[in-house]
Amino acid sequence: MLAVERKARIIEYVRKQRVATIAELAQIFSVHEATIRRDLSEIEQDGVLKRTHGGVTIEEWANSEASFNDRYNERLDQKMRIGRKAAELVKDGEHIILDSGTTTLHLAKNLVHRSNLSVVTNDMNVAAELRDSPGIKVILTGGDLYPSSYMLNGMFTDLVLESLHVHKVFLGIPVLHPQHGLMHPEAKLAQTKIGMIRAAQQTILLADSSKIGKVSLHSVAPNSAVHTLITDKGVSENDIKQFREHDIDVITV
Amino acid sequence: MLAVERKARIIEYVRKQRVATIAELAQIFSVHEATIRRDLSEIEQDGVLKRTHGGVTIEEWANSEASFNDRYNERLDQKMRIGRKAAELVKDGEHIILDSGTTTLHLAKNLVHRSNLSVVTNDMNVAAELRDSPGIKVILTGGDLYPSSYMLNGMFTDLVLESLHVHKVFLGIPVLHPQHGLMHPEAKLAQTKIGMIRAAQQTILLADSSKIGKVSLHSVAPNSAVHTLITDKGVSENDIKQFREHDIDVITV
DNA sequence: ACTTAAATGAACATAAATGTGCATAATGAG
DNA sequence: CTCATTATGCACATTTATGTTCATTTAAGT
Repeated sequence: MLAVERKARIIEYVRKQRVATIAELAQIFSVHEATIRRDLSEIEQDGVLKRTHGGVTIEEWANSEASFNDRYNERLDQKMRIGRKAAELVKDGEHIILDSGTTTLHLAKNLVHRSNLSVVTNDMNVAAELRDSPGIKVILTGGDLYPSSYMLNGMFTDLVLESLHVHKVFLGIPVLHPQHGLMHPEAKLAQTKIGMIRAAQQTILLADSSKIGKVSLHSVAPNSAVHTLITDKGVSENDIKQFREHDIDVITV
Repeated sequence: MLAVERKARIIEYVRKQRVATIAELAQIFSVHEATIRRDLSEIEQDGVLKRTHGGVTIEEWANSEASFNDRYNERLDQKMRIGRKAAELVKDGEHIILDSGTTTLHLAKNLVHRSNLSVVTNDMNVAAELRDSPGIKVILTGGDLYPSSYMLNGMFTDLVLESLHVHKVFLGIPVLHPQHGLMHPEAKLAQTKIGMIRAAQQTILLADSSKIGKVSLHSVAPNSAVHTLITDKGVSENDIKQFREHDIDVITV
C-alpha cells in the first residue's frame, strides 16, 4: 500500500471512529508503530487531525468544547495576514464562495463590514460569523455535517454548487504541489473543492507555506485552474517561479 | 482508552446523568481517582462542567435566570415537555426532518444519545446540537441564512428537500387553525415547510396552545396533511375535537 | 463551634508512549 | 543492472500520563 493511501485511510478511519490509538492503527495497516507516528505527524501538519498521547483524534475533541468561533490558533498570525490580504481582492457587489477552514474564517472576519456581497459557504462557522452583517447575503450550501466538525460535504453540497455561478472562490487547501497542483487526502472534501472551482470564474488559493511541496492521494485540480495564490514568505523562490509559470499570480504576505 | 476519549465520555456521561461522583467515574473508566480529578480540572477550564466536592455536575444556565419572566418560563417548560414527548415518537434507524425553531431544538436535545438516526434540518442550532452525537448523521439543508437568525430557507433549501424522502417530519408552526390548517406569515418560510411535508411520510406538528386558533397570510397545508399534533393542555376541548375529526392524533403534555 | 470522615492537591514513583538516529528494505531513474 | 532516494523497522534516551502516598482542606452531623 502506498504511503499516501495509508494516510488517507487513517484519516477516514479516525473521522469515523473519532479516536484511534497508535497500536490500533499499526495493527490495522500492518506497519510499525513508528511509521504510524510519522504518518500522524504529517497529517497533523495538514490540520486535519490532532495528535494526543497514545493516539490521534479529530481536532474538535482535543479541546473538548471549543466554542463556535475560537478554535483557530495555529499559525494564527500567518492566517490572519493571508485572510486580510484576501479580503482586499473582494469587491463590493461580487458573489463569492468561501471554502471551509480556519484561513477562510479569517477572511470572513475581514468582510463583516462590507456591503452588497453575496457569500456562499459550506462552513457553519463562516456563516455564523457573517450572519449579523446587514450588507452580506449568506448562503449555506447544504450537505452532510462532517463528524464533529462544522463543515458540510457530500451529495447535497455538490448539488447546490452545480447550480451556482460566482465571481470568485476562496479555497483553502492542505496540500499544494508546484507541479502536481492541488491535492487533498479526503475524497469527499476533494469533491467539494472541485465543485467550488467549477462554480467560480476565478479561483483564489489561500495556503500558508507549510502546505506547499507535499503530495496527497486525491487530485483536486491542476495548477492551471488557479488564478491567484496567497501565501506567506516561507515559500522558496523556486516554487514561486514554478507557480508563475502556470500563470498563477502569487502574492506573499 | 485515550485520555481525550475518556474526557469526552466523562462529559457525555455527566450530561446524561446531570451529576457524577469521582469514585463513580474512576470505576467506570478503570482509572485512579487522581486521574479523574486531573481530567475534571481540565474539563472545568473549558466551562462545560462544574466541579463540586466529591464529584461534578453540568454547568446550569437555565436556573440562573429562573424567575426572570414567569410567562417566558412557562412557555419554556411547555416546549421542553413537547420536545421530550416528540422524541418518544422517533425510533432508532429512522430518517427524520427537524424544522427550525426552539421547540424542535428541545426535541434535538432529547435525541443526542440516540443511535442510528439520520436527521435533516434547516436550523444551524439543531445541527450544532447534534454534531457530537456518534449515532446521528446530520444533514443540513442548504439555503439563504435568514437575517440575524440561524434558519436556512429559499431556493436551495427547496432544491435539497425535493430530492429527500424521510419517515417523519417534526414541524414547528406559528399559526394553526382547527379548520383552516397550518399557516405562516412569511412566504419563504411557508414554502420550506411545504417542502418538508412533501418529503415526509408522516407529519408531526409541535405547537404549544398559544399558536392555535389564529389565522395568517400564507397557507402551508390543510389539517388533513397532519398525522400527529403534540401540544400542551391549554387547548380547548372543542379545538381538539375538530383536529381529531381531521384524523389527527392529538397528544397533550 | 467542634468533631470526624471524606475529599483534595501536591510531590514523587512508575510504566507507557514518544522522538531520534541509524540500519535495512523498497522504489524509481538512468 | 546500478545507484540514488525514500520509506520503514528497530533500539534507546527522553517525555508524558497515570498511580500512590500523605498533609491539608472541606462538608456534614452533633
